[in-house]
Amino acid sequence: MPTRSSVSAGRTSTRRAAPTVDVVLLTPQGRRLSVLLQRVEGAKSKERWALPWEAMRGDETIEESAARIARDALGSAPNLVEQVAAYGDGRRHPSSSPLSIAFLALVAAGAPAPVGGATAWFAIDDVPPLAPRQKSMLDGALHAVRTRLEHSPIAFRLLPTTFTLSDLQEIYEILLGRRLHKASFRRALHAAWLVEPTDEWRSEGRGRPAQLFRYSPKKRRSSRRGVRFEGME
Amino acid sequence: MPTRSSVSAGRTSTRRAAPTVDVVLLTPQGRRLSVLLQRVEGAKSKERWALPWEAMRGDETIEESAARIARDALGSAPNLVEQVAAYGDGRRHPSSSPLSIAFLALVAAGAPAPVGGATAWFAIDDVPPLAPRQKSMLDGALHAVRTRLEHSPIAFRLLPTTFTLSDLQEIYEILLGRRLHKASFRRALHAAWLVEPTDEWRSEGRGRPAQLFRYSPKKRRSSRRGVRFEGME
DNA sequence: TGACATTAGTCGCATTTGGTGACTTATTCG
DNA sequence: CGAATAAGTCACCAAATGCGACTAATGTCA
Repeated sequence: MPTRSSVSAGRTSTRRAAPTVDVVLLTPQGRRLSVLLQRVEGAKSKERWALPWEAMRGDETIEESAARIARDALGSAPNLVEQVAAYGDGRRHPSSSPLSIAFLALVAAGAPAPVGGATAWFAIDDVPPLAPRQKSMLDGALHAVRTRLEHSPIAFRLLPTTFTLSDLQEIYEILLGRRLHKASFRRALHAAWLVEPTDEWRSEGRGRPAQLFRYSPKKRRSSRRGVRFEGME
Repeated sequence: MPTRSSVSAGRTSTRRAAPTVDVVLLTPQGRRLSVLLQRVEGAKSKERWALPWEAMRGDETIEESAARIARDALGSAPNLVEQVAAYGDGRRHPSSSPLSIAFLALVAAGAPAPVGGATAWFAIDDVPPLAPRQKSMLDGALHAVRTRLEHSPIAFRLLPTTFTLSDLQEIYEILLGRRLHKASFRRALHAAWLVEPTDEWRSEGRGRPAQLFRYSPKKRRSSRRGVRFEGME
């Protein structure tokens, strides 16, 4: 059997397009999530919109590329950038590259309006047709947000350093795409020791003023659970 | 601002090594998980072992590449192959490529002994030093197994079509790396309607014979839960 | 044969977690 | 003042979970 080095030395000279880095930029708009798309000019294809993407470069890590692509498309830096996955099935992509790495970027509400007519926000359940590979990336990014929300404090990245619990709950509702019960949300939140009250209160006009909190995760509660079998088909 | 096509048309002629596809092959051995490594010959570097990998090809999807690389390293097809993530930070890799896609492959217990001296199984908490990027991939693959176990029936892929509930629990314990309580495990399993009893029983020598079950997921129980805040730092 | 070891499988209870409606509190508006 | 509005809390019930102890069926060995 060949040794490792002979098996994998393959630096074949196949000239192929470099992988692309594609970014799914998401922001809360109204009470829904929206995704940033760019208009594709030129080609006669039916798809007129695409996720921001760019061919991979040699002088950056892919995370740096993703952050830069997001910043360029948006005009300012997003609040969070995380990898979703690599997409290298045969599906079609605006590029000729066989491989794309999808990133997820979250932007706080009230993001600056997209620059010019080449860029626009689309509500998540009303996106125009995309190249199949980019459609997969969008679906994957949404799925990633919703599952990571449970184990990672990404929701807090969409809020200022101090915020009300209603603000926080609203972010969760938008990211999850469903309503949550107020009392249950707060009970779980306090049990997790993730937030700490400040001595400030915010009055939004009508209604009782809300106390401001800050993200301040305490201690570690490694809960050593049993197994769960959820939604397996 | 430049339009989409002018922004991303970049098909720069930078000649760079193709991305690699790396496979983390895992199998239950004894009561632990082991990972398959290949001996690296030649170079004077201190790392003598590596995950199986190969440069990406133009004639396959990355999933196909991963399955083939796993099959070549193992001598037979693994029971499951799934993507973990792309690794494109600057860390060192046996190749000169800046980008690697990591895959996870699971192999049923009793896998054929690795072929020759170039390949060996290592208990996962006793792996030799690896290139930093491959070490990250191994960690990522283990984390992926443990989190996907909850939402995906990957454990069943490591068992024959009929199996005892003790067999199944043992697989879960090995993959999770911790013991589970028998009664709780069975209660949760039955509540999820994932298995169906057959009319066969297996006697392992001593002890009461065990009923054989088959994987047969029924219905869907979309449980509409609230939020959970788990293990956020 | 009968005590014992071994493994499978179940039960019941205490505790925790989670869903939910209704309640109290504090504020603005008219 | 009273209605409207939003924040924050409570109490109750249901479901899920942890866990020890029990029963059941088999082989082993004196």
